[in-house]
Amino acid sequence: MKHIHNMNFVEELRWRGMLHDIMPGTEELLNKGMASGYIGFDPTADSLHVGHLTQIMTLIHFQRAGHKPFALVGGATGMVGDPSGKSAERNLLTEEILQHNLDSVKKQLEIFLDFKSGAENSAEMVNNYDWFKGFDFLNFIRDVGKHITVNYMMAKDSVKKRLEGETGMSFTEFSYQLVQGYDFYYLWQNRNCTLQMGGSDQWGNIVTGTELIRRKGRGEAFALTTQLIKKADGTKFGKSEGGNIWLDAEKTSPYQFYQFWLNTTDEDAKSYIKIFTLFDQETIEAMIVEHDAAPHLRVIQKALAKDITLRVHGEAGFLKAIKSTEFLFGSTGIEFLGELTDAEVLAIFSGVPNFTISKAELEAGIPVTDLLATKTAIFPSKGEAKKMIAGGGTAINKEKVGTPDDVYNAANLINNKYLVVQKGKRNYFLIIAE
RNA sequence: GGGGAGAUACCAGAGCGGUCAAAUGGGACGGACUGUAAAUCCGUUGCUUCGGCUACGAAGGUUCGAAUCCUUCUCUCCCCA
Repeated sequence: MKHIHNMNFVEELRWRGMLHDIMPGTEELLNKGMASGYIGFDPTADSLHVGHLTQIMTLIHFQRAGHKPFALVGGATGMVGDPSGKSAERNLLTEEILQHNLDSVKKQLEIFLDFKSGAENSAEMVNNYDWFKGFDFLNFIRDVGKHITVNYMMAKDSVKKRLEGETGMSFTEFSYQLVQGYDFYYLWQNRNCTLQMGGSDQWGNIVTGTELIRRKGRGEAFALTTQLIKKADGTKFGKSEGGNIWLDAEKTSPYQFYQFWLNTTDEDAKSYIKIFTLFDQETIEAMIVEHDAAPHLRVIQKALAKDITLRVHGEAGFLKAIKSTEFLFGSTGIEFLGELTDAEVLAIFSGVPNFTISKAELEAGIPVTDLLATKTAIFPSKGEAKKMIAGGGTAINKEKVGTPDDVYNAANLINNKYLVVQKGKRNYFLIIAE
């Protein structure tokens, strides 16, 4: 089986602005031919979120460059808790939750990488619990702990910060880097895996691995980290009003997912299109020129949102997202809903949070604040609803709600069934009266 | 073990007997402008049946009245040993 060796992995990351740090010798290793590398994913939740996409894209590039990617799901490391970037001790997950998370994460990774083609460089999934479950404590500290000094471990940023901070750090978390380091050692020894990649916050952990390989295995292994994605204004990437943007359609609907990317600022979009899509350099440069000429068309945002939504949610998910977007933000008037069948309406609003209320109650008339805060959970409290209405931030059926005392009744229903609520400009809700 | 300082809304941080649902800044949310952008400006930021109600680490107490004073407890930080 030949590998598609038409591109240089490191160069690829470099021009895309993804590369953060790379150990000397790594490029030479990769240029010699097919190499194996891995990235670890922590099963802290039962879905990956957009923050994980950088790592996923890194593995995709790695595979496209003809190398063999391993995705390690941390069944064992997940039980310990990575202190990197954490200011306080992490809560440990129970084994059942962990197992559930692992299964979910595995399924999602299969969307992105080629695991089954049978090619020499097809991806593989490994779970470090497999090699840790039979490894008892005494043997671990004898065989692994012996090779790394505490001085070395304490010098790591992730450890140093916690030692200086107020909360302290348990022995469990302190051991984390050694556990992760052993993963690398194990994969190096058993799967000929010579490169570990990860976010820039993982550098310390990765290097503990290469160190362990050097000392215990008298071998050589390499490290490469990618930029932590931040927004241009310095705030955290991957959160929206509601919280994390998940890859799981149950947690973040394809519509919401698409909207997240579509709402990217110009500045961020230009860097994200390089990181989160596979368009080549020429295509992206052309897009940027086009965008700068007519920024209001948001060419980049649209391409970005489409590409990622397609990859994550497939054609069907993308079409749904587009349909909803066009209806909600396009020029179509709200009356258009009246021309649709129930099934069509539900399809358009499938990604929009919806609530059901009793039609009988509505016929008697319901004050807006009750409608939005009590009968539905669009607002957390009536006071909140009142304020928002007074501030002019609420609309029903695309008409601003005048005062908090307004009363809505069955006559306001569209199709004798629906109310379309907007909180702010961008947040839509559907109320169904039954 | 001894001595000192502190705990206030999402965070930081003022207030030190009534005028405190609590200054100010940040964050968050909303409005205007625009392009579902950025920047800027403006507004909101405990709940309410709009009478009130619950809130300033916890529990008691003093007082007509407490975030503010007293007692005990819990926790945090600093200094000395």
